[in-house]
Order: sequence, then C-alpha cells, then structure tokens
Amino acid sequence: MVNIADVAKAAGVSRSTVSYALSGNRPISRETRERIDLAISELGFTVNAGARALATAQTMVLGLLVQFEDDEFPPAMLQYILAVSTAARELGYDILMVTDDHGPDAVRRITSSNMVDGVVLLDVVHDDPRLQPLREARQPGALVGLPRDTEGLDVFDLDFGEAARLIVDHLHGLGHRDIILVSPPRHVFERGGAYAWRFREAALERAARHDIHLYAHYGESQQPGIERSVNAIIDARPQATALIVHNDASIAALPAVLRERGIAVPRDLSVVSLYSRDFGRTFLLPYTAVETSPDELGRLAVQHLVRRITEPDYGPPVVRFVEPQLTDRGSTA
Amino acid sequence: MVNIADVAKAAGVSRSTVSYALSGNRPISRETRERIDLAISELGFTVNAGARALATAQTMVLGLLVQFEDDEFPPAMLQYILAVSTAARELGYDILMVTDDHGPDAVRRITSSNMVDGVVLLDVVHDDPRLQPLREARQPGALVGLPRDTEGLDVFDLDFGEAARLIVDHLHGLGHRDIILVSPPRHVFERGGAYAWRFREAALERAARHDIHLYAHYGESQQPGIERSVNAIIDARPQATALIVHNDASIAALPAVLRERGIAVPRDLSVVSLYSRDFGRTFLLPYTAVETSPDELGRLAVQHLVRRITEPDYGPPVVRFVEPQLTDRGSTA
DNA sequence: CTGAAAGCGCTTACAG
DNA sequence: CTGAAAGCGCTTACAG
Repeated sequence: MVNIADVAKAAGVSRSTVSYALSGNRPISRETRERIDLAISELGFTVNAGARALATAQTMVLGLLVQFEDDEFPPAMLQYILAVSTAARELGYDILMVTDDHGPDAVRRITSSNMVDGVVLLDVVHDDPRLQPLREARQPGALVGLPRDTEGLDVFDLDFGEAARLIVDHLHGLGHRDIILVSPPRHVFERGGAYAWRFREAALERAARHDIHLYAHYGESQQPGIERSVNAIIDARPQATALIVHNDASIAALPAVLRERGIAVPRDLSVVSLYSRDFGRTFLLPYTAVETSPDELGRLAVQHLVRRITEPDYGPPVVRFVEPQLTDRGSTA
Repeated sequence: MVNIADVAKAAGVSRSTVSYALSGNRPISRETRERIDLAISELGFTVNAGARALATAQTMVLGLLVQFEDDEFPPAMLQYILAVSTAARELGYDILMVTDDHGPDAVRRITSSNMVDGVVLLDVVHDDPRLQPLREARQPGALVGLPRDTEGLDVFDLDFGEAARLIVDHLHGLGHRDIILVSPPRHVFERGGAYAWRFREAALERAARHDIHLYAHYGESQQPGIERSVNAIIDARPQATALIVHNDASIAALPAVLRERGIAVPRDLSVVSLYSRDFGRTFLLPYTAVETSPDELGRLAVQHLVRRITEPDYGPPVVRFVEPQLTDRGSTA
C-alpha cells in the first residue's frame, strides 16, 4: 500500500511537507505543491483514515443508533436515517450505523473505543437507557426525540404539544365538537414514546378548553389488524365529525378504510394527521397534516453535533423544537 | 484517555502482555491474567479501535452502500439494510453506511482510505458503475443483486427466473390462460434493474410454452399514481383471470384497489406476488407469493464477505441464487 | 518555506 | 510464560 513516505520520496520532499500539503495547514511553495500533487496522482495515494484518526484523535465518523422497535413503522424511520446520513456527508462525516438490540452497550462500545467523534440517537424515549452511557462518553451526543432529562445533550424534536394545539384549534374553528384521536399503539406509550403522550395530552387539554369531546384511542402499527382497529375506533364514536390520526401505520391505511366504509372526506368526516412530505410519496395521503420534518430534524442534529465536536466551547446544551406547520390539503370542513 | 500502557503499569506487566491477554494470542498465567483483568476494569480500559486497526490492518468495519433511487420502495429497502447490519454485528463487524448519490466515488473513498475491510453493495444494477472501483479495491466485495459481469465479486440474489417459472406454472396448473404481469416501473428497466427483466423474460418465455397469454405492464412505485396505474392495467385486460404483481408499491396498494373495484380474490381474480414475510407486517398482504428473503440474502452476503476477508484463499467468486419458495395463502384458484 | 523527530495506541515477531 | 522494541501511517510542535 502506498503511504505518505512513498509520496514524499517520489516528490523529493519530507513526509511532513506532504502532510502539510494535504491538510493545507501551512504554506507550501507552488513548485513543491505541484510535485507533490503529481506524485500523489501517479502513485494513487490516499490518506489512511485510521492512521490519520490516530494522529488527530478525530475519526470523521458519527455513530447513528437506530432501534427497530416492533411498534415502529419502517417507512417513517428510513427518512430519519437518510436525513442524518446526507447531512453528515455534507459536513465530511461518515456514518457508523448501529442497529443493536441493546442500545446502551452499543453506545459504550463505539464511544469508548473511539470509533466515532459523536453520536446521534434516533427513536429516543422518555427514560432512554442509552442516555447515561452517552453522557459518560468523551464524545458529544445529539438526540432526535425528547427524553425526560436532557442534561448534557443536544435535543431536537417536533413540538408535538404545539402540533396538537394547532390541529385542535383548526378543527374547533371549523365547528367540530366531537373528535376522534387515533394515537400510536399502547405499547409506544408504555415504553416511553414521549411524542405519543405529549401530543395526546396537549390535544386533550386544548379540547377541554374548547368544550370539545376528544375521544382518544390507541391505534395499531402492525398488520394484520390496522384496518380493523381503525374501523373499530370509528364504529365506537358515530357522533364524531373529525378524525385526528397521530399514527403512521393507521394514516397509511386510512384511505382504504374510508373508501370501504363509503365515507367521503371532508363531507362526511374531516381528517387531520401528522406526517412528512416524503411519506406522501410512499402512501396516497391527501390529508391536511402537520409536517413532521424528518429532514430538518436530522440535519439539525448533525449540524449541532458537528459544531460541538469542532468547537470545544460551543455553549450550553440546546433543546430545540421544530415549529409545526399545518399543510392544508382540503380534508377538513 | 487510559491506554494499554496504563493498564500494563497498574498490573505490573509489559504492554505486550496486556495485548496478548486481550487477544488471547499466547498463553498467559492465570495470576497475570487476573491482575490484568482487574486493572482493565478498575481503569475502565477499552482498546482504541483506530490504533488496533492501524496495527492489524483490520478495521472490523464493513461498508454498506445503499442507493435511494426514486423508483425504489423504501419499506422494502430497510429490510436489506437491517439484515446486513444484524449479520455483520453477529460476526463482530460494524457497518459504515454510505448513501452517497455518487456510488463509485463512495466506493473508492471508503476502500482506498482503508476505512473498511469489505464492502456490501445493495440495489445492484446490470451495468453498475460501482463494480469497477470495487474490483480495483484491496478489499473484497459482495453484491446483493446480479450484474452483467460478476467477475471477481461474490454475488447473491433471488433466482427471479425460477420465481417467474414457479408462479406461471402454478397459475397454469390452475387453468389460467390470460394473465396480467405488473412489473417494476419502466425506469427500473432502463437503469438496469436486472431483477425486473429477468423475472419478466422468464415469465413470458414460460407463458409462451404453456400457450398462456401474458400481458406485461409497467407499474408505478410512487404516489400519487400507483392505484391509478394498477386500475388502468386491469381495465386494459378484462379477459385476464390472474394477476402477477412484481412491484412492491403496487402490491401494497392492491388490496385497496381490488376492494374498490369489488373484485374478490381468488373468486374473481387470482393474485400471486413476490415479497418478504416482514413486508406483510407493514402491509396487509393476504396473497400467495414468492418469499424474497432479504434476511437470507443479507446474511449470505455478509457471511461470504467475512470469510473472504479472514481466509485469504477462500476460493473462486461465488454466484449464488436463493431458491424461490411459493407460500400459498389461498389467493389463487 | 521545509525537515527531522516525537508521538498517537496498538500488535507482533524476536528473544529469553 | 513474559518483555523490549520495531512498526502500522499519519500529524504536528520544534527548529531552522
């Protein structure tokens, strides 16, 4: 394998000069630089990433921890993964993606061995067991999803409370007084998926203030049973005039359910949901909805993480909520 | 950061002895080993992965190249990613996931810098531009998907030709003589998605032999337009008694389309498709289908890749087709 | 503007 | 069964 010494010899300079030419960390004469460039391209030299990492204590790799929970809807996850990966590459970082079942061990493993310069956690839950090892790590961490205790970590999430208020207010303004809410599965609440109850509680609170009856139900996230559960929920609340769906799997299945029941939107029922624009390229979703912004969240997390890696005193940890935006697609009346 | 010298000092031995205790590459007395273990846990020592990689020329990291094509159906991709990641971890490898738009550069970048010990390529097309840089790399490569030229690379794929014959024979045996085939989008054929035409050609050839009319159409893979395209295809072939769907997006949308049209399966129409078992947890798919085995393909690719990394003369490249298996879910008659 | 040398944290022949 | 030392391929003060 051709190394920096080979290049130095071919160019007739020292190894340090080659290194500085590579990094640009000190001025090099034009002539010398040209000889080095020539040698590099003739020999096909590429810096050995491991050796550079050892010398600089920077790997230029970010860890990405993904958890494939059974109650997670796969198509939604991929958007976050892609967003993080793309944002990282734009800043010169690669992604070490870890899908281990046991997240805390994975965090410890990749941080204590110095495989990564920082860590992004996806699918963060209220009491996430990965937070402690991440706080103990040398490397900074950024979370997508709000945990109970954000200490020492940068946190990014959609403002689910505000999203709920936005939606309830929107329906209230249209005169709806009986509204169904389809939440994530019960299991998501139980394992601490804070986005689920943050949305539900804010919706209930807001509905109460408006004297609206809000019927909150758990939806499903796995087939078979998604259509069945949505049907059962609608059956249970015949008086409802609007449906809020905070459940990826259920909203994906909703068009088929409504067609089957002969329910026209928004004539017979108003529908509002939360999903990302890209989600609507996989599923046929003509509904007014809050944009969940996976791209923006992934990008924010990576950008802050990289700043924290490169600027030692970047300031106190950041907890940032993305402002929900309601996109009106005409599914409410 | 605590390093191997700190451990050696605390345990009262040399650095080499600590290293050998870690690797198990030479016998260590019980007493010495215990002192070392104690020092390691007291100091909280973890081997520095980069330093080890530099010394051993092994990173214990596999590159995973993923391409998010617009005509790809995201839910299906995730299964391959997860399969590769899981199989790698079981063999002690981590995954460097690269989603660059420009695959050939990405392959060159991660291999020439020695960031990885081997590379897995997903979504391989007929004339895949990533193959050349991969062949030129020091590291071995494994592909999921069959390219035109398999030279020098281990290749794994479902036997799409056999899958087509299996399905056509199955329908022929049931007496069908007019069959619709919904293929992947035209763009997949154009960019060299070999699985698309391997399946279609084998199906056409087999149908001709049986004197079956096989009506091959391109389906869609993005909303809006999937339901519409399936409807148009069915409208165009009223005489058909069976439907073969080789298109993830279309099969996911099929239940809604058939319900809307009032078509009962298999009474009015027989349906056969190709998808994985897990795919049926995201979508409601009660159809007889060939299992596409993403788990098995991902696992095979990783296992062979790792053997090729660890056993210098593992033998000639392998091209292995996974045998298609038809799971009868009663959607044909 | 450039070079010689130390150091990053490991592993592994070589020697005993 | 164990140690001293060279080497993996870089970077970066230090010196000129």
